[in-house]
Amino acid sequence: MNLRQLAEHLQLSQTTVSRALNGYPEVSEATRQRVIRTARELNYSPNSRAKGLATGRSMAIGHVIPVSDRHQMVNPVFGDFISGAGEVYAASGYDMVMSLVGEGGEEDLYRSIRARGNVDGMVVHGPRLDDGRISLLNSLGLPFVVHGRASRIEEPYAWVDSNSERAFERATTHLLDLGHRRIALINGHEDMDFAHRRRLGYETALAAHDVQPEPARMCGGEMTELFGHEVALDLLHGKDAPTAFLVSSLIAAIGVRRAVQELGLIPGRDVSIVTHDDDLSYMKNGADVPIFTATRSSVREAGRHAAQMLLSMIAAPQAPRPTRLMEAEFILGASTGPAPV
Amino acid sequence: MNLRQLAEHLQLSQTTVSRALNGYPEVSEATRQRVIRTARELNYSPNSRAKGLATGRSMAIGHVIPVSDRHQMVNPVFGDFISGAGEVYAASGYDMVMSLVGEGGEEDLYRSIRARGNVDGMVVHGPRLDDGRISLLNSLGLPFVVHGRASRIEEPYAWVDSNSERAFERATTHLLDLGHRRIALINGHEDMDFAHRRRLGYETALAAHDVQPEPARMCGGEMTELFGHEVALDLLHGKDAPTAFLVSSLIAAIGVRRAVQELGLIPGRDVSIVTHDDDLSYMKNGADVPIFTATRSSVREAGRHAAQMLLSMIAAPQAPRPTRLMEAEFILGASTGPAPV
DNA sequence: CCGACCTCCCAAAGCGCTTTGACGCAAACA
DNA sequence: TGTTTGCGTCAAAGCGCTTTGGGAGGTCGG
Repeated sequence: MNLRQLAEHLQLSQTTVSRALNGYPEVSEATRQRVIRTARELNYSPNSRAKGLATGRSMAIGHVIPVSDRHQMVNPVFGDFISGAGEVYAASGYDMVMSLVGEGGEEDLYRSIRARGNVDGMVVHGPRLDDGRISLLNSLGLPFVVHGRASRIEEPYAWVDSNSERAFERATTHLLDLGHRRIALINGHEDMDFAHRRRLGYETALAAHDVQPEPARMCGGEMTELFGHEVALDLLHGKDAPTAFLVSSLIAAIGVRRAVQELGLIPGRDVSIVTHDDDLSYMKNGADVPIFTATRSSVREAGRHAAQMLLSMIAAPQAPRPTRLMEAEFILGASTGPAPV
Repeated sequence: MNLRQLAEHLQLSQTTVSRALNGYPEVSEATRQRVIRTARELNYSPNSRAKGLATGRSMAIGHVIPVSDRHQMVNPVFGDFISGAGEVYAASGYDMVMSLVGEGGEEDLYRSIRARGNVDGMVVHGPRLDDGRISLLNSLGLPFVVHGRASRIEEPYAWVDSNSERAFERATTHLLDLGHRRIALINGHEDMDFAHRRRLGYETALAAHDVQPEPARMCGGEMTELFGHEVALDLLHGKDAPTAFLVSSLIAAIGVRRAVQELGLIPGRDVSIVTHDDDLSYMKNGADVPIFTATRSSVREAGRHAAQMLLSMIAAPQAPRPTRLMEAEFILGASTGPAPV
């Protein structure tokens, strides 16, 4: 069933049918209703390729997901992010198109997406400190929103981020106030911008308490349960073992907890753990009583914001690039306590 | 840069350029090379909407993701599944388009996707026991592959699934062999087909050992950490507390472990835990020594298979519907031991 | 030397939609 | 009665590509 057939069926021209369905004023209300009703009955939806070709818009948003070659892994926050974004897209009639790309292939992929014209805008995931994608995308002239920021990029771009620096400064201060001095930082890869910012927040808080940051107690890696476990075990076995851990993801924090428990220690008493919590739907940080003391910022919410910003940029391309900084909540849970004496 | 401009630039007709780029034999090798080189230099990629309109194919695969209204959650295995599938799509030049849909809206969404024609095939996620989507999609005549199966559906359809029944039968048998008789089953929602099959496997093994299945020890729900924790705590507090847990997801199993430990019990000694393990990239079941005794089946692998099957169906629409049953490995880990006496 | 046959290329139609410019017709006005 | 106005509708062009049905020019065999 296409427009021509529908028009024939209705004894109208294609123009009129098209106008009726798209809400143009040149068609009488009676005709419009008749058209809409018949279209629904015959289960007509305009072919989106043809529509896109005619309008020059594709009604789709692209998400490029970097897949690390090392671990072949998709960031676990990703599902929640797109669930937030997808909600907004669905409400506005946009599709979401996803491309995976290994390290290195990104530049070509962006160019090709741009040239093929199959999206009206993009969301950039996992920005690094000095991320070349931003100026590339700016030069391509395709609207985009970055989930996160790239610290060393000066040119304007739209982003949604949570205030990592502030969150980790507060979390560290909390541990310092509890008397902890040997605080380990288990962070994402240091070239990821969020990890960099979190470390800055951590160091700021240490400096404010005249505590010297100790490189041996700071590490970065893929935020898996295994990584948290392995690193925590190493540190706890070493000399001057930390009395507290600051962890960048709930999943890694679970690994840390496992390590702590394996050594017969009790989290919140012998060793304190604070984690960042992305508020993932399948991995909530407890119900009424939080499991971990945490800095919480919903990644689903970030997805919603990113999508809304992108759609508004598409609607008004000349407007200045929107940005949005989300503050994380600080949640007191059962995994922290005074430093053991 | 479009085809016409490229052709003008090359002093050739659009036809020749198109043929050169698409590998048709009617064009000399010299011309072809010249065209390809120039196209690359000028960064030309054919507009995919126009190409799709002309060829009648969209070079995209649709994934419809059901979002439960209750928990607003996207299944955590999803990221790994699409990472496997996306790999295959990328290698074949397909895009992946994703739509979220709340409960109830599915039928309309499928019809609309079909009518708009913006995908060449679909992957169906999260099949239920008697899933109406299958006959709907069959009637729509759009190639599709189901990730999982629908037990009560007789008509033919393509699917990829892991052998849940067999896996859970083996897992239960293992626990029975260790002397456990009060084995709790913490499963997905009972209307999900995989949960149903897993229960059957569990019951089969119990029956073979003349153990009466106890409804109070079987429950279904969203496979979150919290759910595992809550249910396990309840059961352990009740009378005739189970000595072993069989859990449908590693994430829920982590909740079970937390509950066990909260009560001062030791997993693998006081209480045994076996879990199904989807081999998620960010949540591996230990490195050399598995954390949990588990039935393991890679969901990323399933994604790869599903994508390959779908592409082959698109290439040869008349061929019979392929199916693929993956056997789960049984992994012996540290979370199981003889039943306490 | 001529017709047959390749080789290499082209013009134009068509995919299904939107959108421009125009036109028929009734009502309103002079 | 003739002219204007505005409403409702239409025919046709165009979006960027593929593909059909040739056609010019060179090569080859007889």
